[in-house]
Amino acid sequence: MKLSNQAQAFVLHFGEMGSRWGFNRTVGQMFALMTIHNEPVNADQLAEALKISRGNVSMGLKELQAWRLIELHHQPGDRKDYFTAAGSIWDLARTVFEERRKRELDPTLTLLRQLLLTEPRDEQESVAQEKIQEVYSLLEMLDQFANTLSKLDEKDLLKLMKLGSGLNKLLDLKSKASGSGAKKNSTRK
Amino acid sequence: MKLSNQAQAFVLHFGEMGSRWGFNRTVGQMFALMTIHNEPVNADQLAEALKISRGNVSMGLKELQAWRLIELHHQPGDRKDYFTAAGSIWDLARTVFEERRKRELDPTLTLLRQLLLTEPRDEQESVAQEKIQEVYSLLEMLDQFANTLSKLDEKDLLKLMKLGSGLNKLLDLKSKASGSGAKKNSTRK
DNA sequence: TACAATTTTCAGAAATTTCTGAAAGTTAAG
DNA sequence: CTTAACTTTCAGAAATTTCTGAAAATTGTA
Repeated sequence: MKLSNQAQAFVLHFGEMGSRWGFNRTVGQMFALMTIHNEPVNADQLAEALKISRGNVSMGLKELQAWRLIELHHQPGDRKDYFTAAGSIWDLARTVFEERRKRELDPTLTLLRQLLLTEPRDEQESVAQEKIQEVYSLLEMLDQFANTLSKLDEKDLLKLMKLGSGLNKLLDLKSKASGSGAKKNSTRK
Repeated sequence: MKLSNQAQAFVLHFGEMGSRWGFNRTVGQMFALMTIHNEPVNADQLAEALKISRGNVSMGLKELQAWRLIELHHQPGDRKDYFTAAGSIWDLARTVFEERRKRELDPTLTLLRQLLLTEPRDEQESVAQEKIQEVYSLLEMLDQFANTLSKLDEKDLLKLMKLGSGLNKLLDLKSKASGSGAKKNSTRK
């Protein structure tokens, strides 16, 4: 499989950015390739196009499956495994978002929850405990918010993201017409 | 400077998570330490508490300053540089959010914009071009949205994040009462 | 069952990132 | 200007991550 200059640039860039997005260079490249390529590709094609070893491809595919970013297909009369990006660009973005939330937030929330169980022994620890509580509250809220966003359908998500400065107005509106049973802000120190 | 067990656990965890958040282990630890510690700390204290070399501390401090996450202070009668986390937990979270947007989104937007300038030469390239356009539109919108969120003050941000399923209702409300001059969705393919 | 096609595994090699510590640089004070 | 206190730099060492390729495992077919 030969890549056009454009595809090449796209793939290489996603390789470079890969590490910032949570996977390594070759995994980023594989994912980028499958994203712009419509046809299902097999492991040999990936190895050839990206000039990496067959073993590396195998590991990369495993990782992308763990991220739920690619799907396995079979071509009739061919025993090879073929893969495509799992869904539309929107689907993929959503999946990356959810997986990153899981990997970047959940472990920290778990640890902080645990740290908050022990009583501070002295002044020093008490100050630290307070800070930990603040970090926890913020991350917990962020996590919930991310969860809320994940559940919005494409239409609503689009609407929300396009609001721009309209978001301010809408939030104002909300506080004025606040009869709709939403709880007031309670957990502020 | 001696760390309590709790502080120790917090610091070590942020070291581990560091790489997922965009900095390396020791930078993560240094940041965590300054976040739970109220008093300004100097480089020697950091090196001692984290058991890392003085040179490493110097590099880490430089990086944290590049992220705008720490602030330099001076103690009267002491020539050493002292540092504290730059602002409240909220301020810090906001800064991390903004810096990550800059590092994770901007370079990609720049590249994609450039790729979209060249005309596709054949069918294959045309398909790829379309995908690139889709990725671009989505990331561009995400970037704008992140920008909008960054500009909200703490009160509004809190309000928004606490909405939960109320967000749906608010968005519905919006489409019904849509006389307020918001533009309709236009840039969809 | 046997076999060929294909995928996975994993030990060690290669590449990359991080860290150290000594030397060089900077700065304030006398 | 000189010195001492402090910070930064950076070459090489250490640690970590990624990659290769040959061997092992799996799978479909006959």
